[in-house]
Amino acid sequence: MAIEHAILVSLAERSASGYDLARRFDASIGHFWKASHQQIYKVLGRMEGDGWVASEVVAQDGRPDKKVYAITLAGREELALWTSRPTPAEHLRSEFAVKIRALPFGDPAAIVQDVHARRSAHLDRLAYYEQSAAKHYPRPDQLDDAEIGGWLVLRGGLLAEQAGIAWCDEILQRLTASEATER
Amino acid sequence: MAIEHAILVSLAERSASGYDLARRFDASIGHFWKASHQQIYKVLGRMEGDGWVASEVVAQDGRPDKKVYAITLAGREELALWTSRPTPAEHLRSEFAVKIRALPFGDPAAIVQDVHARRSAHLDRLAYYEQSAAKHYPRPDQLDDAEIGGWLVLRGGLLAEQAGIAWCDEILQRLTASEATER
DNA sequence: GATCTCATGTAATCAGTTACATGATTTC
DNA sequence: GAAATCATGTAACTGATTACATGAGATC
Repeated sequence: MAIEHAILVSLAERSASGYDLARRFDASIGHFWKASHQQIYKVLGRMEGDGWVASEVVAQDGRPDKKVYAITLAGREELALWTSRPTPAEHLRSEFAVKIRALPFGDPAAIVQDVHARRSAHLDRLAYYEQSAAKHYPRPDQLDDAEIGGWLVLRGGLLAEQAGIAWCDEILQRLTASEATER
Repeated sequence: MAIEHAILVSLAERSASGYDLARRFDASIGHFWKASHQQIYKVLGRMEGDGWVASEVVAQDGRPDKKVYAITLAGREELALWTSRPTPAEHLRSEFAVKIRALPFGDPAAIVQDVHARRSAHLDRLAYYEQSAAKHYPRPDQLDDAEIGGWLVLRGGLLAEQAGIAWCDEILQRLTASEATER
């Protein structure tokens, strides 16, 4: 895919302007697919040309006009078709992992700092996911069909952050242990 | 960064030809940073221009000549400098997550198949990491400085795969449970 | 008066993928 | 005879990032 299907999903959930989408890609859906507003506007134009979305200019008072995009029938068909195609294997690409591997050739103190920073970023996102879950899915054992996708993605994010924290802890344990021994 | 530092790390561990590097980026280091041979050759040329690596043509019998690249002093300095700079925040980009969120708008049966495929890919990589760990680090409690980076990265891969499997299991539990209820 | 939010874009550049290209040797 | 391995590249294209651009109204 690319960003197109992420936009289709977001618009299927609720119509939005490019600006609204940019904010969504900064928060919720953006936790697993980032996109800048420039990219979003460009792709929306292309998608409208393909007939996947349709726009309507909405006037507002005290604010600039906005172009609200809605998914079309053709867009829904494309989205359904896309879900029916197998997802190509995705491999992680982690600069952090490369840096950990570079430990014997680098600056251990700086790397330890980096691990701390990463750990706290994981903690922040974990807290965000937990709050999000509590707010949007107070009864996870009674989800309806429309909610299940969002809930499961949140769960995935949660598990990933927890694993990330566990990894940071292992790294710090190793690195600070060897430090203590050296002295 | 980009791929440059991954190549520097790999060459710091051991000098190699572009072809060798391409194979490494297909296996070990490639589990957290993928690169094609075309890309590697292109970047190696640029890096040689920058003085980070130096090449030497080695003749072989019964095989084509190869250009063996070694990291230079300037390359080691750049590598050390890079480790001392903070790693920019990296956000996951997961087509799979987008697809899970698309559940209410897509083909649940196809998505379930996809989850199964992903789960088995996770299992394969987990097995690979476990074998790798047993082979290269039989005594994880007695690692020397040169080994610590590789070991910790393996641990990260392991934890990530385990989390991935746990996520797939949760998804499958949800989706096959609701399927059973529907009938 | 300065900064933030709302709102939408264009242009240039860079990183990465896909397609194309070649050629010898070894294995099935 | 066909396919796989070893070995190195160029060219075209696509996807994504960064820089640049504008302008009104709201808040501090």
